[in-house]
Amino acid sequence: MKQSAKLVNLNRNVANCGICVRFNRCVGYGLDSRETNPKPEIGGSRKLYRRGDILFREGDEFQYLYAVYSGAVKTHKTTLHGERQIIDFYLPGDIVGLDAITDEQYTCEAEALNTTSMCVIDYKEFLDVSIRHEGLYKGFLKRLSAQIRREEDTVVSLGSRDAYQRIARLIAKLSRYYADNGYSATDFTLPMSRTDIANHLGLAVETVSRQLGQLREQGVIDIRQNEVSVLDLESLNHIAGISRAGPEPTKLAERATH
Amino acid sequence: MKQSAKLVNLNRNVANCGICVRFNRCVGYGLDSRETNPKPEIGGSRKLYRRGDILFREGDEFQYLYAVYSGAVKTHKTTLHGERQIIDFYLPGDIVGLDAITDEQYTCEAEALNTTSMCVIDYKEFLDVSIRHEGLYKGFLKRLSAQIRREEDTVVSLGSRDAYQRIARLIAKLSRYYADNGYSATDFTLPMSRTDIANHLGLAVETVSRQLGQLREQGVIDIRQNEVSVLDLESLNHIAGISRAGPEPTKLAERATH
DNA sequence: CGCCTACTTGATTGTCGTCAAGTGGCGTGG
DNA sequence: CCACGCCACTTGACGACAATCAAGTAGGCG
Repeated sequence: MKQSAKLVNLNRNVANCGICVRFNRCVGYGLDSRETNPKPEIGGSRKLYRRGDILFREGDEFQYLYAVYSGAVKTHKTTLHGERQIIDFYLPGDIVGLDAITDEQYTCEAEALNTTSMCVIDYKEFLDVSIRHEGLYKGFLKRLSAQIRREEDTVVSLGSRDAYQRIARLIAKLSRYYADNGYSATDFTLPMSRTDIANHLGLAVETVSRQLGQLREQGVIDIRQNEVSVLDLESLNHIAGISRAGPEPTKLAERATH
Repeated sequence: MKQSAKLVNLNRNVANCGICVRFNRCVGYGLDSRETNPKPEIGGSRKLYRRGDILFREGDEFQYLYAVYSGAVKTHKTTLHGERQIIDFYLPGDIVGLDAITDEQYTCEAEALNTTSMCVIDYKEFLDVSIRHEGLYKGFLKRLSAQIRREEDTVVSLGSRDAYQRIARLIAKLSRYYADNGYSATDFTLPMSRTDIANHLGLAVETVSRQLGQLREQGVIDIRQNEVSVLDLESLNHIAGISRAGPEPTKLAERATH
């Protein structure tokens, strides 16, 4: 587990969020281009993390928001029994650390899943700017609200006791994310390991493996290593319970009889 | 299931949040009294709901935030398979509807668990006021952040596969809430039914009943109907994994051998 | 008093976790 | 270039814990 202190020496440069192509999906969430005039001057520094690098730890004092520019991040909490629970996975456009605003303390540990480029934003500076930009303020509220919505969806996922459904839902969410961000909804790379998925969904690794196999056997997806191909998006969404379309209920029944 | 439209006729009066005793734990979350000068003029109307009354439904257009003044509320989502998942329970001081800000649409259904007094706050009006009150703005951001934190804790709860632990955690959280709000940490009323608990935690009602029985047998709590007495708060917190104190591991082992 | 709902308790089934062995990709080093 | 070892993942056998099915109890309310 590498120390984040070492990272200061990695390529560090100043980013101006106002001119960033991702602005409207990042700190300027929900704003259209008109609302961004005059351009807010949010200065973030860009940092590069490698697989396993820690952004911050539980108990660290809150200072920065971390916007994922490329790559992926996971956050997890540790119970006093020493068990870890992965809370969420963050992909480009997502902001890590919003949960630390409330008491100015990180209560998760954030770790890069692979080579990841992050925009590090000083929260106090951002706050000052946002006060002078009504649009930015409103957008930031929406971003926070969206994060609540995300966690709620996670709660729904974990609420269903069917492992098959949980896995399907995760894949479906990823597909949805990629589609929304201009990538292929059907072909993408799983940024996290089976172990991470298992932990996040409250399942054993073996179960994850088996259920992914099940999805493959059913012709819903193809998966080799971490490369996913969604062969039947409607079925996938149907199994996940997040779309009206899908196979006949009989298909689910067949699976059950096995 | 009663219609919320009927409720307009119930005692409706105007509340001035600025002078409300709960202000600093509600819309003025995280502010101390100095910061509330000049007092913000947030006009909420007070409404009374009865058990089973619906505040809003999935898909309704977002307009109001609902601050619980007394009583309790649950929110739930419905999957396309028709299964319901209870997302969260809201107690006095909590605000319902923060997740609807992002796209101005409610995606949960909110329902009163018992006789509940709510402050209904027009979001757009609140937004206007908050822009002119820096403290209010910052406090509101903290409130949103705190809600994210809450949902994260729920994710942790649902992540553990042990039913015993999930139940313990719920009770412990309630105890914590009551303690933080000036009530007894050891004697309180469960505002929700066993069925609701089961649904929220992803368990069967019977399991909830048995695990509560288990907690009783272990001498951790006493519970008759919905009246809870925490007999051993340290053990409870230990089982829940949210405190350092607790019984020796042997006590857990004993339970396991049974 | 009797019905209804919420909850409890018991017996059985089934899903998923655990234990165990095996496969395959990948980087290292000879 | 290949051998090796490591790690992530897969697959199989078995067992445990919670779901389900079923019956029974206890309040709450007409």
